[in-house]
Formats: sequence, C-alpha cells, structure tokens
Amino acid sequence: MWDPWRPVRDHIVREIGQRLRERGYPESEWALDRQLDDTPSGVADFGYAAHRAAKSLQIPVEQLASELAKEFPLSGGLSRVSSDGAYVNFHADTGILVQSTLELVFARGLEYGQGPARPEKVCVEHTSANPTGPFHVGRVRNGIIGDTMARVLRAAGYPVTTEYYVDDMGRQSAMITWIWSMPVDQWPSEIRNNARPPDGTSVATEKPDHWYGRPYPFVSEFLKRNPDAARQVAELSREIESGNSPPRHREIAEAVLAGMLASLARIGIQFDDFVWESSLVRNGSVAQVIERLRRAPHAVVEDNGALAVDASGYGLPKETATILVTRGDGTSLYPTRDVAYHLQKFSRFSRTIDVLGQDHQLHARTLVAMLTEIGESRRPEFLIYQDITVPEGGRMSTRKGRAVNLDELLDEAVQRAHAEVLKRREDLSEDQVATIAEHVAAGAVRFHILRVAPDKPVKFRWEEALSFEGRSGPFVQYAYARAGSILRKAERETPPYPFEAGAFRLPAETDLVRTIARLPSTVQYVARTSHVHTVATYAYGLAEAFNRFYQAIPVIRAEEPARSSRLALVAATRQAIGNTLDYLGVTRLERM
RNA sequence: GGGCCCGUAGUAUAGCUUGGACAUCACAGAGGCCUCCGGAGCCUCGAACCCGGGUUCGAAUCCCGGCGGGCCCGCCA
Repeated sequence: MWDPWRPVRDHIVREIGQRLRERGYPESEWALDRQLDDTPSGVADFGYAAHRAAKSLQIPVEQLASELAKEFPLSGGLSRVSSDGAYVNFHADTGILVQSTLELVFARGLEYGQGPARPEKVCVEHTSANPTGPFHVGRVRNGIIGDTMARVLRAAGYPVTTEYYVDDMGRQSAMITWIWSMPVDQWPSEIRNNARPPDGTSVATEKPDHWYGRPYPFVSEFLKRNPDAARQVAELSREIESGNSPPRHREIAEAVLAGMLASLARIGIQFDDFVWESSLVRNGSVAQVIERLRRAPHAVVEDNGALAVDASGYGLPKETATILVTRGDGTSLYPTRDVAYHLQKFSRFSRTIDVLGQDHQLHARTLVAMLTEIGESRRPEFLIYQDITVPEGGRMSTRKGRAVNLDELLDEAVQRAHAEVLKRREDLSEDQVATIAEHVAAGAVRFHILRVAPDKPVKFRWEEALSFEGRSGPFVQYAYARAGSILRKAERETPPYPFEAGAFRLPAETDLVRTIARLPSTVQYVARTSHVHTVATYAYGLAEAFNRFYQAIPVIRAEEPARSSRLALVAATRQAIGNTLDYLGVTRLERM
C-alpha cells in the first residue's frame, strides 16, 4: 500500500459497478474510477454523477442516485453515503483515513509519496542550451520543467537519467571560437566597442560563461554585414565537423558550460550525463544516419548536391515539406545529428523525454518524420513548453536586449531574502543567514517559474519573481520550517509519533490529513501527464492546509492526549511537505 | 499565406487531457485577527470563463467559425 486514498476509491468503484451491472448497465471499473469526481468544496470526498447510467437505464436520475446511496455498504473506509439530487456523495471515514495515512507516512518516511518501482529506464533530456553565454531566465524554464519532471518520475518509481545534449558543432559554436581565437585588441571595432571586457578583469575573475559570452550577441550582427568574416566562420564550422577543431574550441565550450552549470546548480539543477554533439559525428553514427536517409523512400538530392527528404506525406506545413539532411558539401545539419542522438538514446532507454521550447515544435515533427523514413518505430515523448515573455510582449531574448540574466535575478533575490531573514532572526550567524538567503532566493525563483502550466507562457515581472509571499516557494519552505520548529520545541524531533486516530475532529485537522493523503496520487498524475506545475499547486495547497491548522489549533499548549496526536500530525505534515519540496527541487530549510 | 499553442475578476493563475452540483488560489483593494506553538501567517467581503454557433439531460472543459496574443515555416541550431 502506498496511496491512502486508493482503497477507498477502489471500494466505491467496485460497489457502484456491481450495482449498475445488476440493473443492466455495465460500466468498467476503470471508466467509473475516472468518473469519480471531486465535489464542490466541503460536500464530500467523492461524488458520482448518475445521469449517464440513469439515462441508459431509463429511470429518473434522482431515483437511481437515491437507490445507490441507500444500498451502498458502509465498509471499505466509508462513513457515509448520501444522495443529493443526481449525485451520490461518499464521505471517507476520517478515523480510518487518519490511521492509514499517518501509518504510511511514518513507515515510509522519505519514501512517502513514491510509487512502486517500475522497470522502464527513462531519459529526460533538457536544457541542452548552446554553450555560448550565460543563461537568461527564459532559457531556464526548460531546465526547471525538465529537472522537476525527472524528480517526479523518480518518485513515481522509474529509474531516470537526466541528459544535457551539448551542442559544440555548427555555427553558434564556431562563432564564439572564431572571436576568441584572436586577441581582444584585434577584434573588429564594432564588436570590441560593445564587448570589450573592463580593464583588470579576466576569465579568472569573472564567471566563464559571462566572460566568453560577452562578444557573442554582437558577432552574429557583425557577420551579417561582413561576408568575409562569415566565410571564415563557415570554414571554421566545417573544420570543427571534420574533426580538426582549433585547440581553443573545446576548451571554451567546456569553460562556458561549466559557468552555465554553476548557475543551474544554484536552483538545484544537475545532470547525470552529457552527450557532446561532436561525439556523434566522430563515432560515425551521423554518417550512418545520412546513409540510411540516402536510401530512404522519399530521399531527394537537390541541385547543389544537398541531401533532403520529401516529407510532404507527413502532414507538415507545405513550406517545410522538404527536410534538409545535409548541406551541399555533404556536412550534416542539426536535425540529422539529432536523429543519430535519438537512436543512441533509444538503445539505452525504454522511454525518452525531450523537453523543448515551443520554437522547436516543428523540429519535433521533422524528427519524427525522419525516424519514420529510416524505418525506426520508436519515438521520443515531447514535453513542450511556452516561452517566458516580457511585459512589453514577446519572449525573452538576449539579441533583442530584453532578457533577464539568471545570475542577476538570483543575486537580487538573495539580497532581498537576506534582508528578510535579518528582519526576523537575530540568533543566526552571518554564514547561516547567507545560506538561508541563497536557498530562499532559489526557491522563490524556481517555484515562480514552475507554478505555471507548461503550455502557458510565463509573464516575467521582477516583483512577482522576487515575491516571498502568498503562492510562492518561500511560503512552502516556511511551513516546513514552522512544523520543524514545533517539533523541536516539544522535544519530539524523532519518531515514534503515537497518535489516536479518533483524536482529529476539527475540519482544519481532517482537511490537512486528506491533503497529505493526496501526495502519492499527485506524483502518479504528474508522471502520467507531465503537468509538472501540479506539484507546485499541490505544495502550496499542503502548506496552506498546514497554516490553517496551525492558526486554528494549539499543539504544544494542548492537553494530552490530543497533544501527542497533534504532534504526530505535525510530524507527518513536515514529512509530506519536505518530500514535496524534494520533488520541486526547492531546499528544505529547518530554520529561515 | 500555412502550421502549432494560448485567451478565466484590476493583475496573475488553477480547473480543460477524463463534460457534471455554488469555477481554485494569490497579488492589489475594503474590513478584521495581533497578551497566541515562528505574522514569509489566518479570517471576512467585492470582482472573471474572448465572441458566435454546434454536440449534449448538462460545456470553462469537446467540435466548427471568428477575433486577439505568442512561436515556427530549406543549406542556423
């Protein structure tokens, strides 16, 4: 048993199914389970709308609902079944739910929330930003969604590997190598004037992604107006693909990547593996893909020798019905290399998930078309999210000068968090305050971006991203710290937590138990639907339920035996919030 | 021009995949709690499903058409 609500739902579904079958209306338990609704607040725990069955059986719906309610056996964790018009309402037996939920939380501890182990190895590839400069906030939405998805899938029972696909090939990468292959003094004046590092600074004194990324936005503009330089970059790009990369190429890519990863680590994002795009070219797998595509059913050779695939049969938009596989000179293009990467992922994992921005929507479809063309039947799952937009409209973009840098946002958040901590805690050392501020800041930023559904844009506003109130990461962290504080004060920081299941009668208590009990099914829901923001919604709801309980009901000051039971509830809440924070990638803070 | 996604109170969001009973929550606004375990809190009030059709006993949810916004559309990735 890992989900306290499961036995109750199963019982309801079984019994309704049986009664409907007796009346001549067969409905699968699976379908009934889906029809079991939440009810309007406070009405019941589950509701069943009898319209459909009543219509099919040709009896008045109120009559059916009323009969079902009367006949329903009050076992299986239910305390009351009633009908209200066309609805049958089910109330869980609070004592039984308390017993099973708290027992489960204490028995499983850190594992409460997790589902049974599953065999399928899953790869979550996310972020995979070109190592050309520091992250702006728009780009990290990918990482936050991907990292949270990976955490939730692990909790759901899958062995998960996170991967960063490092693009060290192609034009972007060649551009940064090109500019840094000459001394700053020799940079074209247009670039030098915009991007010259301040005197006295060096890659030793500045984060490498910021340092090396400095000229990048200006190089691309420069190349548009300087064909000679553009040719040099193109030549460099060919050399890189052929394996003759200049010595600085890999060195710069690694340095920039290290800087970028350091920023991600601040918000709890780390990777299990890195796959360098160039390795796929060097080990011949890209060449193999090109060969397979050359023999593909719809391969075509363009006038200048470029290989393409006629994908008009794949339902792609008319203008993109031709997918280019190689350039005229035979070198590969990004979609082709991505096919090689996916074949490699398919060989290592049974599920692969790609987290992609909406600008890659079409790429995802061409990738699938190319896989079909080479006779590959396996597919990646795409988790597509919308951009982070700026108040003026449009998405965040470094090129358009309307991007907020991640490090800058975090630094500002840390400053504010620091001030907040100092305001309310005088007993902490400067080190402790600094550590807390860093984690509060990270929690605020990560939660702010995560809480919006992936298919909706996030509108970025400084004040909201930096808010520690209301529906925020620090709100959840605070509830966790508070729960810990109560246990410390009661000198009951460790189990066992004896409790009396019948001790909880007030709504603030029973609502809290009901919310704690929903954690395992929430994990499964997110693993199934990829609606990662639901973890944030749940976390907030749980913290809110705890705050209400905290406000309404004394714990330490209560008389025994209520006191012990309430302490047990606080301990269970702390465990549930803490585990949820882990899934969110937000730090558990014992004090803040 | 074509394709994909989005449109919920002043602002910002949940619910939409699986149609169901008074549409969630925050910020801002009005009022209250404040001798009380941590006020980053709690309670109360006002305020919303883009428009038009369709399907259905029933539509924020599904379908069609508008309108508005975002993104993408061949030798970049």
